[in-house]
Amino acid sequence: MSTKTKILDAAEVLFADKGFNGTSLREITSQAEVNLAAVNYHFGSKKELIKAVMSRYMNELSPRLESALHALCLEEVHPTLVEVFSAFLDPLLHLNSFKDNGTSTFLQLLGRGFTDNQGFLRWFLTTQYPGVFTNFTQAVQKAYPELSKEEMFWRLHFTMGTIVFTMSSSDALIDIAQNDFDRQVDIAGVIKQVIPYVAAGVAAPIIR
Amino acid sequence: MSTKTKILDAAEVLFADKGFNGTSLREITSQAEVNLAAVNYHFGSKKELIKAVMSRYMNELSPRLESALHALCLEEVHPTLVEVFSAFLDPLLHLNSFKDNGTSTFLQLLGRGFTDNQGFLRWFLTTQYPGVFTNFTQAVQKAYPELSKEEMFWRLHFTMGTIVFTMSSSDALIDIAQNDFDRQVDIAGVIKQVIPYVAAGVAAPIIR
DNA sequence: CGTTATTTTAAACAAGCGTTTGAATTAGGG
DNA sequence: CCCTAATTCAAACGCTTGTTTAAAATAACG
Repeated sequence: MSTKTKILDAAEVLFADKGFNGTSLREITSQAEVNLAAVNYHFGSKKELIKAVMSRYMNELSPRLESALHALCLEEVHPTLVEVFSAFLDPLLHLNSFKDNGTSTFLQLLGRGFTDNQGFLRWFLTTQYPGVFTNFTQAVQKAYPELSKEEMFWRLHFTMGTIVFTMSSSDALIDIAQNDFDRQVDIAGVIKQVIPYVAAGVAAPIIR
Repeated sequence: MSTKTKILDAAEVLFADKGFNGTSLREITSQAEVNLAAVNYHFGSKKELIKAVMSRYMNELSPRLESALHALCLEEVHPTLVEVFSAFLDPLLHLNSFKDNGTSTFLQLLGRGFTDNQGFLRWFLTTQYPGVFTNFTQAVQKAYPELSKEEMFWRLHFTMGTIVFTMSSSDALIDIAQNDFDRQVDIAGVIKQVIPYVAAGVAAPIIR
């Protein structure tokens, strides 16, 4: 395995677990069993490494996500919100065949990215992968046309918060759930729990 | 004003803005115009300072919140979920008379606390202020008795994610909203937008 | 006032950080 | 094989971090 890949593999796990600020290059390189200087040699800087970690996932996810949302809009004039959010399920779970625990890791990284580093990753994602956002808002627009642009803006951010926050601490939450309720839970189960929640949230009656 | 208060006032703003890990003691003490060593002298360590910042807010909030939820359960046998979440509004907004931008600052701190520091603040809050959680889950239980404990567990965490994530980046979101929609928005407006969302989310039909 | 306790101060500490350097090693193409 | 380019490596760089020290200044009190 190439040095670059070894670094990316080690970095994504540590980033997901302890955040970008909370993970040092020395932790990453010793976990990856490569020299400390390798990060700056292959990626230039820690910030570029963070982008590379996210890009590897986004390049895998975004085409599948865009085509899933696109297909839904073609085959149904009025998709339900549950259908819209369910369109995320397969592309997200595909990350598990792309990498072990890929879905969970990616969603945790996403959560970190929106809170660490005063949100530079939010900028990176919205500018580098705008297609995901536009396809998504279009699908929601078709599912719930009465929603104004402003209300949709807020509800989509609420939804992102729900997903991202839950997933960034999903390991701890799954542990608690397994102990308290004596039930086997995995990341797919959490996603299936969250879909009706966010669908109902976005579909909430408008109070004016 | 006492040195302790000057430190707390400076720390909470910086913590809310840049996170706990992202704020150094030197930033805090120079903002507060006190000596660097004052933090360790008055609080013992940075971690204890973080706890003190949170406690100052929690001690102001939690009795009002608990009594508001308690009162709601007394006066109504079957409160609606909107009523339950609306019970948070007054106690939260009261923080604005406690301190300038108190509501926004506190909610941002809460958001930071659940993602920074591998969630030690989650432990601190749940162990030091358990009454808030039990009162809240009891109120939700009365509003939606069909919900199993496990489903409630997840939906409450989804809700916390929605609130906490939104508020931790509320400044950025409010800026975007003001530019894109040419509307005056403040923290109370965001809270009023989020209440129907989370109420509908928690009330979502159960899929089994 | 004088003495004791409390608080403030400047300076230094050890440790960790991201990054850079230049030499050593490995790989590739003529 | 040889020369060149690419990669790895140990070491150090300069800087920031939280914390500690011991002296100086201030406050409290009999």
